[in-house]
Amino acid sequence: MAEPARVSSMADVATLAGVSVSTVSRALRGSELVSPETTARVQAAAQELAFAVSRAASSLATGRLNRIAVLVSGSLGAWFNGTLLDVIYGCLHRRGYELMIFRTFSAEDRDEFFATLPARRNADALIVASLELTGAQRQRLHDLGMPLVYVNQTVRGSASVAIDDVAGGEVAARHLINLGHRRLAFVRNHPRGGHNHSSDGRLTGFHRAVRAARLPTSEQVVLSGSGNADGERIVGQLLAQSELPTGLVVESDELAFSLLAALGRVGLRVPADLSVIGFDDHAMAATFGLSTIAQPLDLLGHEAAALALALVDGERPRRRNVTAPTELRLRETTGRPPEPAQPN
Amino acid sequence: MAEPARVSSMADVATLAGVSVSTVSRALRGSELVSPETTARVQAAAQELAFAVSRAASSLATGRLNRIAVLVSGSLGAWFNGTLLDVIYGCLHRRGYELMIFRTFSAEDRDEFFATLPARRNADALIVASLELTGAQRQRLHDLGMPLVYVNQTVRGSASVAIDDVAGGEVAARHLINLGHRRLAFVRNHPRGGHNHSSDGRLTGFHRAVRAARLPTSEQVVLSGSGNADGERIVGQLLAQSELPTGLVVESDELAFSLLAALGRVGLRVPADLSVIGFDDHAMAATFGLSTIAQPLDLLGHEAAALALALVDGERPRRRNVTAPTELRLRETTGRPPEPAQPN
DNA sequence: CTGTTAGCGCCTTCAA
DNA sequence: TTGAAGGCGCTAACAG
Repeated sequence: MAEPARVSSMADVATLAGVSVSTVSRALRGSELVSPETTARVQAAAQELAFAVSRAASSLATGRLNRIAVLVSGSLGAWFNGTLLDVIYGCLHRRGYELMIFRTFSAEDRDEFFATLPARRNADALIVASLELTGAQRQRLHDLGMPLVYVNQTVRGSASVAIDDVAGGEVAARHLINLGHRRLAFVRNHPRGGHNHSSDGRLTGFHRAVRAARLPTSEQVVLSGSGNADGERIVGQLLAQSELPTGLVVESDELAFSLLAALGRVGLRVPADLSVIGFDDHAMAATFGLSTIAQPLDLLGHEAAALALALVDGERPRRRNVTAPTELRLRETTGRPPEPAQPN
Repeated sequence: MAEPARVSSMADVATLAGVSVSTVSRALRGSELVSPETTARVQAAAQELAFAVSRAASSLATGRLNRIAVLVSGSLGAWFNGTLLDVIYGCLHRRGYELMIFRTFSAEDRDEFFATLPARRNADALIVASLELTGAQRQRLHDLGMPLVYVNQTVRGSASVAIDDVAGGEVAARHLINLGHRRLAFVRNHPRGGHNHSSDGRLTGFHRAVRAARLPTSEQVVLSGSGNADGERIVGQLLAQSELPTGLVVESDELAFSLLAALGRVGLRVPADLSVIGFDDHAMAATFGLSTIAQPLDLLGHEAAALALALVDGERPRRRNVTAPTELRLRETTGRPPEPAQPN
C-alpha cells in the first residue's frame, strides 16, 4: 500500500463538524445529551468522510467487545454448523453484536484452543456448539470467567440449550414399531475416534422403544459406518444379516442420504422393502422425501444467542437450561413393513 | 456478573514475572531481543494467569486488525457460503488472522452494509463473495481504501478469483451433445429479483455449445424456477413442452437435486429417459451420483485468502485476477439419449 | 448541552 | 537486553 490513504477518525469528523470529539462520540451513538442540530451536523460530517467507528478503540475504552464467540467442531460448511451459525449471526447482528468463529477439526485444534484461549478477552461470551469436551476442558472454559452457553450438551452450572436425543431416538423407533415393523436396525457413525453424546442418546432412545414394545432384542441390530458417506458399507452389513431388518433408524440425515443412495444401487426399494428414518431434518430431507426427526436449529440458535446476550448484560435468565423439542416429520421413506408382521 | 472477576492483563503478567510490560509484550511475541530465561519466565507467568492478549488493544496500538472480513449473500449454511468460509477460515487461522463475517440476505441488508460500512477500520481487507453489486456499490467498496478481493466476480482494477462460468456451461452442454442429445434444456433459477452473473454465464456457455453444434435453436429451451427447491414447477414446464428435451443442464446442483426428486415422482427415469447434469459439485452430488461441473471451492478460497493477505502485507501479487478451472465430473445421471439421435 | 481530561491495554520509539 | 514514556481512537467522568 504505497499511500496509506489515512482513513478518517472521530477527530476528523469533529474538525469538519466544528465540535469536540466527545460530542461526535455522543452524537454518533444517539445520545440524548446532544442537540438535534449538532447531531445532524455530526452525522453529515461522518457521512461525508465515510467514517466508521473503530470497534477496537471503542472496545478498549468501554471494556465491551460487542462480540460473541462460537466454538464449533467440524467444517463451517457442515449442515449443522452452517445453519446454527446463520441463526446466531442473525440474532447477534440485530443486537449490534459481531460473531466470531472458532473452528476445531482435530484433537490438536482443540488443544490449541485450550492452550491459547483465544476467546478470552476477545469476546463477551462463548457459545460452545455440539462439541465433546473432557472434564478438564469444561473446567477450563468455566474458569475463563466469561459467560458460557452450551448447545446440545448439558453441563452442570452452565447455561445450555439442547434437544432431547433420547426422546427423539425413541420416537423414531416407536413410529416404525407402530407401523408394524418388528426387526429394526439403528445405524450410526463412528467418526474420528471418540464418543458422540448425540449419537449415544439417540441409540439409547432406540433401545428404550424396542424394550417397551417387547420386541426380541436379538433381532434388533446396530450397524455402523465411519463417516457420513459410508452408506455402501452399511448396506453391506445389512445384507450380511441372516434376516433383513425392515426398519432403519439412522443417526443423522446425512448418513441416511448416503444409505438411501446405496440401497437404491443394490435395488432395495424404500419404503416398499425397507423403511428409513433419519434425524435432524437437514435442508435436503424435504427435497428427497426423507422421513426424519426434526431438530429445531432455529430455536437452538435463538435461545443460545439470547442466553449469551442476557448473561453478558448481567441478567439472570429464568431458564438457564433450555430443552428444545424434536418432532417426527413423516415423509416418503417410511411405511408399513413388506410382509405382515408375524406374531412371535 | 456479580464479581467482575478481573481478567489479567500484561501488567499482571509483568508483575508476576518481575519484568516490565514492554518485556512481556516482546517476550510473548517471540522477540529475539529478550533473553531466553526472561522469555521463559514471562511465558510461565502468562500460563499461570491464563493470560490472553487483548486483540483490541493490540490492534489499536499497531493499526493492524489481523482480521479479514468476508461479505456473503444468503445463508451462512448455504453450501457455497459454508464451504468457502470454511476454506478461508483455515487459511486465515493458519496465518494468525481472524475471520469476520458480514451476511446480506436482502437489498435492505446490502443497503445497510453500504450505509454503515462496518468493515471499514474493522478489518484489514475485505473479500466479497458471489454478490451481485451495482456500479455505485463497487465504487464505494473501492473508495473504502482497503484491500479488496472479489470471488466469482471480476471487477476492473480489483483483485479477483473466479471460475469461468461460460466455459463450464459450455462443457456441460457439449458433453450431452457428444452423447447424442439433440434437444436440450437449460434450467435456471430466478431468485429474489435481480441478475445472477454466474447463472447468466452458464447459460451463455450453454448457447455457445448449442450453436457450435448447429442444433436447431428452436428446440433448445430455457426453464426457470424461483428457488432451489422448485423442481416440481420445472418438471411442470418440462412436461408442457411439445417434445421432451432429453438432456437438462441445470444451473446448480441444489436445483438439480430438487429436479431429480421431482422427476422421480412423475416416473421419469434418469438417465434412461432424461439426462441431468448439475453445476458446482455440491457435497451431496457424489452421494446421489449426480453428474456435474465441479467448481474448485478449495482453490477459490485459498486464492482469495492468499490474495487478501498479500495485499494486506503490501505485496503486489503477480496474478491479481485468478481464473480457476471447472471440471466435468461424470456420474450416474447422464448417458445416451433414449432414442437414437435423429439426423435433422 | 458541550468541552476538557483521563485513561482503556498494548506496542514502539528512545534511553540506559 | 531491559525499562520508561508516549500514543493509538475512543468513552466516561467532570466541569462549565
